[in-house]
Order: sequence, then structure tokens, then C-alpha cells
Amino acid sequence: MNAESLLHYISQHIHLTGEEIDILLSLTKYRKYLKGQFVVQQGDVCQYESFVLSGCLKTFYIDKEGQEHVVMFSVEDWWASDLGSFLTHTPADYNVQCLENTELFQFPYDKMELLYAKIPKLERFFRIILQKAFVASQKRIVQNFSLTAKERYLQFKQQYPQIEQRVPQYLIASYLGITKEFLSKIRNQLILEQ
Amino acid sequence: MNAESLLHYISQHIHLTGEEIDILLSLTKYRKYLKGQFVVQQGDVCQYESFVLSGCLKTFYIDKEGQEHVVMFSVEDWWASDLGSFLTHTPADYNVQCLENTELFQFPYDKMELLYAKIPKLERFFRIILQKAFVASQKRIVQNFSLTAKERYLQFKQQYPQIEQRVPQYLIASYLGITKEFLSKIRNQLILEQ
DNA sequence: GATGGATGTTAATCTAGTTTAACCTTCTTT
DNA sequence: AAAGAAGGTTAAACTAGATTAACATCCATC
Repeated sequence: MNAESLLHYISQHIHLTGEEIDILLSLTKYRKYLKGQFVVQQGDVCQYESFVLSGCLKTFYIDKEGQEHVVMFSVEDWWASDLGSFLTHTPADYNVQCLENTELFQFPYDKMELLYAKIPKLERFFRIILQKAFVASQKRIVQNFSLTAKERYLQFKQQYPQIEQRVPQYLIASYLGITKEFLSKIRNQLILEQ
Repeated sequence: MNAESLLHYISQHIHLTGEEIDILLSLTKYRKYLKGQFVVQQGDVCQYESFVLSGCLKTFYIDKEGQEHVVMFSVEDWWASDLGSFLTHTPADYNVQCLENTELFQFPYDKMELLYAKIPKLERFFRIILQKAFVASQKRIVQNFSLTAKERYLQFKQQYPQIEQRVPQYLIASYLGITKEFLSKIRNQLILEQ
């Protein structure tokens, strides 16, 4: 196990003492998942906020027509969870599934209040990362409206070059809100263009 | 001036002592705007997080074609800001404009760290409202992909009946990511249906 | 009460992106 | 090396929603 990357990530926002680190590690847990395994299933209550130590996951939603919509990808140093379900302890709207063998560091629902009580600085930490996540989410909403599918794809490639390499095309299409056939057409166009 | 509604809103999430309330009020400010006035302008740095005491605002983005895209509406007991600009102190991507005469309670950028230092509980407060905002934002992304324009309109009416009454139709169309002409068509369809 | 600005509607034409369906290419697994 | 799965491509027919343009309505204010 190796919590180094989590501690390094946290240290970019707040400073924890050795004692606080011990408390943090005692109240959270490390877990490995295999490619294909589900960390959260639509309908179940999401029990963890999971920090990605290694690997890659997709968060997706199955709509009433049975269509899959990718909400986000999570790679190293990012989070995976159905936050809505986790916070309100109600059934999850989303699935979270591993696209590769994955190592997670999990913050359990029933330990959160204790964690915040023992390490109040964590309030600040989560406030800061939520601010960033919210800003990014708002930006994505506008882009989905103001950009064409081709522009969104180019933007995605530029913003997440690592993810583009690791994830199958049809999932990227889903993330962009288009069909895999249309993404294939866009890619063909881009090749012809240069 | 009447900070009651802000204090009531805050009290739903954390408890402030009388002394803390005094500090809060001394470091923030009340301001009135007229219909049409801009609270934030695209390109300027956003100086405040503003809590809405009364009135109504739109946050919108002008794209490179000059088209307006409404990102959110803010009414009583909600927030208005370009959070990305506010947090990173960089030029705003969005405009925030009053749709009615509006009373705001403003948290200044250069007082935030002092506020957090003097009232650490505010970290928790903002963490909690950001969690909610992020969850809502993620949900909107999925809905924009998985629902038709008509379904999104019905959903909007149901979720924000107050806003639908107060705001011109063409802005609702923009919020839904469709043209005013198409929204008009949808409304006509809905009338014919029943 | 007329003028103008802001809002809303209707209808014809157009297009970005979907659907369907067939086929191709790679990995895995046996 | 054969046989599937899983992923990716192509192309024709289709549709949700955009665009354009003309007209209608509701006001505020001179």
C-alpha cells in the first residue's frame, strides 16, 4: 500500500501534522479493484469517496432507454464517487466502474463526521477541491452548449491527453455526448484536414 | 438592510455565535442593484461572492459568435458569482446581471481568508453548499445529454416553478440550450397535447 | 394614442448529429 | 490457429433542433 500520493495531494492544499496523518490513515482504507469491477452501483448507497492512487475509472448513468452516459473519468490523483448518493445516503444515480486494475484510498461515509471533528482542516481541504470541481463542471455545461461536437473533442484531447490514450473511443464519445459513429467521422475529418 | 435571510440560511448548516455574526457582518457588505445592472462583467475580475437577499439575476456567457448562453439563474437564498474568477482572481468568463431590482449580501475576495481564519466554521458552511452545487451541476450535465429539449423544459418547470414565472422565455430557452423559437414550438405542442 | 423596444409566435428551409446495419480490425482465450 | 468478444469504421436514411424571416403582442414613455 502506498498513501504517499494522497498525502502529497492533500499537502498541496493544507498542512497535516504527523498525528493528523495517523488519524486520517486509521479512519480510511486502501482497496484494490480489478478491471471491470464496480466501486458504486446505480441503486445502491455509495459508501465511499474514493481517491485514485492508480488506475482509471468511469462514472456513468444508464438512462430510461438503457443508454450509457459517461459523466466523468477518474485517473491518478482524482476522485471517484457518486457524491450525491454519498452525502445524502440515498440510492446512487450513477455507476462507478474500473476501466483498469485500480488502487483506491477510501473515505467511509460513517467516518466523515469523525474525520472532520478530529481534523477540522479537512473541511478546508474538501472546500477547496469542491470549488475547483464545481467551476470545472459549470464550464463543461457552457461548452456543451456553445461548442460543436468537433470543438468539444479537440478541447477534450487538449485538456486530458492522458485520458484520451487510455480509454476506448466509444466511451469518449459518450462523455462528449455524441455517438461513437459520429466521433469516428470527426476523427476522419481531422485526419483529412491536415 | 436585512441580513436575516442570510443568517437564517447559514443557520441551516452551522451555528454561529453572536460574536461570530458581528465579525461576519463587519467583513461583508450589503448592496442594492437596479434591474439591468451588472454585478460581474466578462473580462473583469470577480470581487465578490454574492448571496441574494431579494431579486433575480442571470449568469451568462457570450461565446465567440456573440451568442448568449445562460449558465444559471439566482433568486432569493441562492448565490451569484463567477466562482472561477473569484477564486483564482483572474478575468471572469461570465457576466452576472440583474433581471430585477436586487439586494445582495457580498463576501469580498480580500476578506475571505480573514473570514475563514476568524470563523473556521465557515469552511464547513461553504464545503456543504459547494457539495450541493456540484451535485446539481453534474446532474444537469447528464440531463442535457439524456433528455430531449421538451423533457428538459418540463423538468425545469417542475424544479424551478418560481423562476419560470419571473424570467423571460428566451432566457429559459438559452438556459435549456435551445433557441427561443424551438421553445415556443415545444410550448405549443404541450398545449395541443392536453 | 402613437412610437419604439422588448418579447413571443409561426412556418419554411436547412444541418449537425442519430440510427441502422454491415463490415473490418484487434486482442484474448482456448 | 480458430473463434469470439470488444472496439472501430463507413455510408445511407432520418430527425431534433437551428436558422431565417416575417409578423404579432405587450409594454412603457414621449
